[in-house]
Amino acid sequence: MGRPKQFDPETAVEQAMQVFWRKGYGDTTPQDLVDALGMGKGSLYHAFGSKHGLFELSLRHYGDTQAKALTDLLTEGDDSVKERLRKGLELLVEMDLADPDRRGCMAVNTAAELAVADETASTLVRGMFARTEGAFQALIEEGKRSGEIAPDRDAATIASLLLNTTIGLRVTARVADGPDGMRRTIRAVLDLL
Amino acid sequence: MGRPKQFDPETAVEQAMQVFWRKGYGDTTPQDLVDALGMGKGSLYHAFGSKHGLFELSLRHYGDTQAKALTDLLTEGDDSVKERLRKGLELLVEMDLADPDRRGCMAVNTAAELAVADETASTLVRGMFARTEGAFQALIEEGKRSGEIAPDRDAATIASLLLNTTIGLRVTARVADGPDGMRRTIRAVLDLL
DNA sequence: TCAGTAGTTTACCTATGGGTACAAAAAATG
DNA sequence: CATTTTTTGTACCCATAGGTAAACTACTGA
Repeated sequence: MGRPKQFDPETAVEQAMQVFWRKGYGDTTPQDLVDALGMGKGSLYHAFGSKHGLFELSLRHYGDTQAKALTDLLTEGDDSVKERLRKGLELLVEMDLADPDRRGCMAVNTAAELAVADETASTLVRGMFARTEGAFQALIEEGKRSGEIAPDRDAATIASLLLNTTIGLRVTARVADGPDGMRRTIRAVLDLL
Repeated sequence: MGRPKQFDPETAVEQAMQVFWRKGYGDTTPQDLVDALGMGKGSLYHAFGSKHGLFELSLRHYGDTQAKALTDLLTEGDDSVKERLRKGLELLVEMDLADPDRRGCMAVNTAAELAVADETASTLVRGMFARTEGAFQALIEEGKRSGEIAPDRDAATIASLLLNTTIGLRVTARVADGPDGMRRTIRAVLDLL
């Protein structure tokens, strides 16, 4: 009933996510969103309520797509655990550095930009971090089962190290002037497993 | 000659730094600065030229004070190298979590907020990261000399791991709901040395 | 003491941020 | 069709961002 929307809500959120990812929350203006989504401002506010509401949807969407991409990357393929880990981290770094906008990770950027000032955003970010950490932990456990990783290592501890490493790499990707430092970081952490 | 300033420029920059650190660049308004520095807006712009100019001074000041504090922490005391490292990282986490504003690290936050969009800021951040990495490297080398760390380990590689770990911790400190995860991260990285 | 110099105050300015209000338009229902 | 429901476009709104202009004030050296 009623007039049907002229835009696809999922597409719109995806487009909004791209803008927020590139510019951050504070630096994104209603005009930026209007331009990116190709709809009138009235329409936009009617559909999404507020800039913050749309940001929240965008951040959720980011978690559902990008964060998932990492966990998929770690899970699929028949390489060994360490090899998947190495490939996953290196691909991440390559992608981050190849991006001309150097957007890094939207969850990390959101943590740095909003944090305490935006409890909703923080909660979403914590959730994404936890999910990634869980994926790392599962991977380490798989490595222990396959005998690739010593059985006395604590998977949760290693997972927190890997999550932290990833976060660090994605911040670094925003300002690094080359891949060398980050490659060394990856090597360092993998050597220690 | 001319009328003497009614404010101490260093104090003013310190106060501006506090504001930028807490709120980030984009979310800091001229009014915030006027309130914090206790001077008129005209005066402020006369003295510092622009918001961005004052930010640059603030970021430099941050590097000269806070970043230095970390390297001092790692250098002083007669604990063993690993012990200084452990104490240093744990103190960092404690301080970050004890801060009600959860400001984390201004350099890290700046990387996440501005990055490519602000070449000046990025350069300053890179410099601070490099300085911290250098301090870690010196520490590792000291550990190798004292026999505490195996001589076949590459100090630069370990230093990049430690820098990256620190960056990750300081992002996490912005959103973490407790110290547990971060403590595990520290344990994980130290166990591996 | 008075010219020159630098800092301060107050007033002002334009553009934009982040919306809201309202009417017109386009469907679904009966 | 007429009605109802939803979407859309246009117009409008106020506060603030980020700064500038001009007058005023306090010092210095000659």
